[in-house]
Amino acid sequence: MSKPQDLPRPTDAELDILAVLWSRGSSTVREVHEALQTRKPAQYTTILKLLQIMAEKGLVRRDETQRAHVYQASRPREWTQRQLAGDLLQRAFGGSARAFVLGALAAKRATKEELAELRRLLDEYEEGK
Amino acid sequence: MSKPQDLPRPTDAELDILAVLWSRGSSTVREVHEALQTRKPAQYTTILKLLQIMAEKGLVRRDETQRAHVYQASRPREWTQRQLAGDLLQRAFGGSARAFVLGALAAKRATKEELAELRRLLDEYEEGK
DNA sequence: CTTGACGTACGAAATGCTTCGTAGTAGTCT
DNA sequence: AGACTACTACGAAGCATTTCGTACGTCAAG
Repeated sequence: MSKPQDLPRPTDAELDILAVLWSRGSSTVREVHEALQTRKPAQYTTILKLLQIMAEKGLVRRDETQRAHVYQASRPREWTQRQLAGDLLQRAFGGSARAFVLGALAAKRATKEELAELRRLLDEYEEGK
Repeated sequence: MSKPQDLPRPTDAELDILAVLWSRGSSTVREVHEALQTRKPAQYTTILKLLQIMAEKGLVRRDETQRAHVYQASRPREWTQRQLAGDLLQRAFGGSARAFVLGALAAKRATKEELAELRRLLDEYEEGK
C-alpha cells in the first residue's frame, strides 16, 4: 500500500529543473536547458539525463507523443514547497514553527510590506482553520 | 579572502549529529552515539567517522586533550538554522518569505498558541528593525 | 539517397555521502 | 606482565548525485 504522495525529496540539481518547469509549465529538454543556461550552465545531455532520472523517480511526468518529449512537474509548486518546508522544519528545527519563521526572517530581512503580508497570512490561516 | 562564516551545508546525517550536540552541548563520540541509538541506530564507528569528517569540514570543533575527544558544534543552533532556512528560501521559494511561511504553516498545522506566538514575533521583529 | 540537424538512450567517470570492519594505541585490572 | 576494555584512525564498499561523451534513430533538405 504505497501512498501516491510519496515522492523522494528532490536534490539540488533537480530542484533547479523543477523551478523551470513550474515557471514555464510543460517544456521540452531543450527549453529547460536554455532556461538554465544563465543561472547554471550545463551540457544538453546533462539536463536530459536529469529529466530521465526525475521521470523514473516520479518527480516529473513525460509525454512521449511528440518526437521531442515534453516534461512537466508531477506536483504543483506549492505541494513540493510544503514538503520541503515540512521536512526542514522537522529535521533542523525540531518542529518549532517559531524558530523556523524566525530563521526565515533573519535570513531574509523582510520588508515592511512582507511583514504586513505575513500578518494577513496568519489571519487568513486562523480563519480557515 | 575567505569568510569564516562559510561552512558547507550539513548533510542529513550530519544534521542529526548537530542536533545532539546542540541539545547536549560538548559531547564525546560515545555520548552522541548513545543519544542517537533510539532515533537512528548506527555503529559506534559510523558516528566516529562522521564526527571526524565534520571536524574536517569545520562543522564541529574537537578537543583532543582528553583520551576520548570532545566535540562541539562550531556554530550555535540558531546560526545554522538561519543558514538552512535562508538556503531553502532561495532554492525552493525564490526568496518569497510569504510562500515560505505558508509552506511551513501548511506542513505543520500550527496551533492557536503558535499562531499567537508568530504574531508576537512579527511585532518584535518590526520593532527592532 | 546522402547529409546534417535534432532528438533519445545509455554507459561511465568523478565526486560525495553513509556505513562499517579492521588495525592499532593507550590505559586498567589482576 | 598479560589480558581486557575503551578509544582513534583509516580503508573501502555501496549507493546516490552530477556530469558528460558516444551511439543511435528520425526526419527534412538538397
